[in-house]
Amino acid sequence: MTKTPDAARRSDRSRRAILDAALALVGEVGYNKLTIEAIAARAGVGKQTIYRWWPSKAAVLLDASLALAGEAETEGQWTGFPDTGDLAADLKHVLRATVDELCDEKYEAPARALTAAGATDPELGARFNERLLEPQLALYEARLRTARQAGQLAPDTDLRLTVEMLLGPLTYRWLLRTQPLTHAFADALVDRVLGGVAKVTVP
Amino acid sequence: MTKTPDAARRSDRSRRAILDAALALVGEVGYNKLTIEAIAARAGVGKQTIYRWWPSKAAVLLDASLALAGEAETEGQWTGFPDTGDLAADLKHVLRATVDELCDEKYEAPARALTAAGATDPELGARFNERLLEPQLALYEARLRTARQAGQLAPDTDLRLTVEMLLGPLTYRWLLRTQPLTHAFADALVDRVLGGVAKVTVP
Amino acid sequence: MTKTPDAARRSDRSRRAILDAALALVGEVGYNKLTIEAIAARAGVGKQTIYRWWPSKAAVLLDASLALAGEAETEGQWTGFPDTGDLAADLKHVLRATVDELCDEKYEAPARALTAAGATDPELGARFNERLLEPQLALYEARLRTARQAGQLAPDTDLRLTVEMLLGPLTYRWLLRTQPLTHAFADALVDRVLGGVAKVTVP
Amino acid sequence: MTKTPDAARRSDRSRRAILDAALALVGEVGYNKLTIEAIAARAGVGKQTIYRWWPSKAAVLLDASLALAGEAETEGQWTGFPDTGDLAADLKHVLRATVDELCDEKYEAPARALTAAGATDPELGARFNERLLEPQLALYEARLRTARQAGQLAPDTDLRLTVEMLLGPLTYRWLLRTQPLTHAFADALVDRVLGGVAKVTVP
DNA sequence: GAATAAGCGAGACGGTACGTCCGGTCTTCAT
DNA sequence: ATGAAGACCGGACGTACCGTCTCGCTTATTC
Repeated sequence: MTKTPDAARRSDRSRRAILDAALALVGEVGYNKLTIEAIAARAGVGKQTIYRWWPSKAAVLLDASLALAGEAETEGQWTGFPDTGDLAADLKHVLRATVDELCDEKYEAPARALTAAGATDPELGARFNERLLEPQLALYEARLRTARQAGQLAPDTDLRLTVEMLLGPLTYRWLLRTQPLTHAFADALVDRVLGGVAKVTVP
Repeated sequence: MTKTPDAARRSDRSRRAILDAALALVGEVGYNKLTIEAIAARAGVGKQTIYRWWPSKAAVLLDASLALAGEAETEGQWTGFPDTGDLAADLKHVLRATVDELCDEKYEAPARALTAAGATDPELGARFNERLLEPQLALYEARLRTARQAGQLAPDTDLRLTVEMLLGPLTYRWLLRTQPLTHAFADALVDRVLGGVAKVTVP
Repeated sequence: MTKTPDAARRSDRSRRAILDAALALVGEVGYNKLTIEAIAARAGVGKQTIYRWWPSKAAVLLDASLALAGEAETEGQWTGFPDTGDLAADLKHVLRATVDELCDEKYEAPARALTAAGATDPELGARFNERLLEPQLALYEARLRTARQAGQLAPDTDLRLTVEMLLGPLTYRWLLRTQPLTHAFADALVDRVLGGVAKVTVP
Repeated sequence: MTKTPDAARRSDRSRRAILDAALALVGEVGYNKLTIEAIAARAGVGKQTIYRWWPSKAAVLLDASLALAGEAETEGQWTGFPDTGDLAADLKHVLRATVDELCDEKYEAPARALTAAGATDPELGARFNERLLEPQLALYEARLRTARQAGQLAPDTDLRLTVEMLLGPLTYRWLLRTQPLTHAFADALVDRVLGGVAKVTVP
């Protein structure tokens, strides 16, 4: 039987302090040099208080990122995917915003850290997908579904594939730093995804 | 002045043993539990011999992967990008091969490890790009250039963008494990990249 | 400000295990081949637990010797310097016992190690003197003072010099191994110290 | 079969450089932090050149001290034990000189180092005695023998014991630093050794 | 006089131990 | 009776040296 601490008695003050410290430290020293001890010290918390509630530093960071995402939403930065009827414009709008976010130093370090950690640790990756990634993908998919219903996309369009054609190249550039990540890139990407690159349409 | 060891007197036997041990161990225990000490022990080598020639375990793994890639080439698995004249077929062929490689357990662990480490460590990432990624991308770009010259692509096609539209989604699925990575996915991806997803062509 | 660990929370079990292991190992492998790692391993203790409480292996050995001396006393081997009224006999008794102790393999290795280390490291030497040597010398001095008060020694006798005339040659033979260390030597030494060696008394 | 290098081909320049470097370094960093590598570097010599001719750093230091003692002699500091007919005066003269030498920082570090190392390592100790200590003791013994023949000492005087009664306390103070080492101490020691400390002569 | 072999400076190598840092567990004390 | 504080065992870190082992390069005989 695993000890399951009583969540009701949990100190919210400590919880917040830990998440804040984790975010701050991952930005300062990077994921690899991020240590539980440093988080505990910065948060003014005993190590055990971290180990009691999280299994690893990655898990702490995941929760911290969720909290960060929650805050961003609460601040009303965007309450859903835009739908002006113009699919290309809407996608460009969102992809530009994503570019901005990925380049915002506040988000960059934890996002890179989590993505990298998830790539290596399947279990963490699964939770990362479930909690952070999929909700985002679902928004794209919903918008595309509307477009498909509106006849802007072929009826047999693979929505999932389309979403990944948009986010894949973006993530690729961001993660691997092969080229600078710009609004122009986001625009061109949307255009080529919707229109294709071939001169003669492939069936 | 930094101590620069004399590369002429380097033991090639040790170098190989270290790279082999690193590849074997990263497959067995994963990147996070991979230790320099274990590599040294497995290779029958003093730790200092590793530290003398590489700055980090990531760097060892990069060299190991380069050696692995070198071997693969020498074994004549493919001496260049196919060019049958049928662009879609050629791309599908290569992307299917890439899918197979990414799923081959021999390559998977070090590839994930390097990609993740490079995402977090900019300097390592730069070398990873330069030595492993860019040469691969260049092959795609060359094939696409041929196609563009043959009139199969618009004259103003952004070749780089196109390459990333092919490899981005593939890498995305592989790294984040959002969906299974299959030949069918590779085929559909090539079709949609070339043809676009929109019903009506965007200008 | 140096980190001062909380002595109140110190594990006495670990402390004892470390001292025991140090004594055992110094006897087995000698001082030069004695390592902190081996002590930690033998004691079933983390290395940090040694480094937390002692600055060097010599300091560990000093504490171990103090503990050993404490045990010897507790076992009632001698609760003070004998005083039968016969100074020469008393000194011979104690010096013979000292000879026996210096030749007892249980004490020899740590005693040699500490003496040698103290000779080289002034700070350690000072603590060695203060904690182990001086208390012993004080006993001799007290007995000699009694003798002086009883008129067996000249009123202006330098007690300290006398003590060192007794222990100096003994220690010299023991440490430098110039000659075998025997009871006969101890007896002759006492006689010559008390009586002098010259045929005609020097004023 | 052990490799016996050809002594005829030995480089005297290297030999001297090594001994000088050893003496200099033992004074600077102490015996424990003295390393073969540092000696080699300081002497501008390959490590193998040291290992070829000496089995350990202690052996190097022993040779270095012998060379130092040889130089001192050559410089004519004393070509034998004085014999003015006044035994006490002669002994005081030599013991005072010994005190001065033991306090001379040029000799102190290597002398302490060798004595301490010899105390711990019996084989080294034996060679230390044979090559450095015994020749010195023999000089004392010779002078005392002359005195005994002259009737200044009892015919049955144990010369060896007497020598050790002189050098033992001196060495004791020097090595253990129990008290300052002064000319006055040397004088008092000679007086008490010759005359004894007891008020009434012990037979 | 050339050939050959030794000592030599240099330093890479397989190792061992160093002293430090941190992971994860367990205990103590204060609130 | 929770949580901060931190001691504990363990294990990897990156460094310093150990003693051995090639390397070329002087020297210095020996044929």
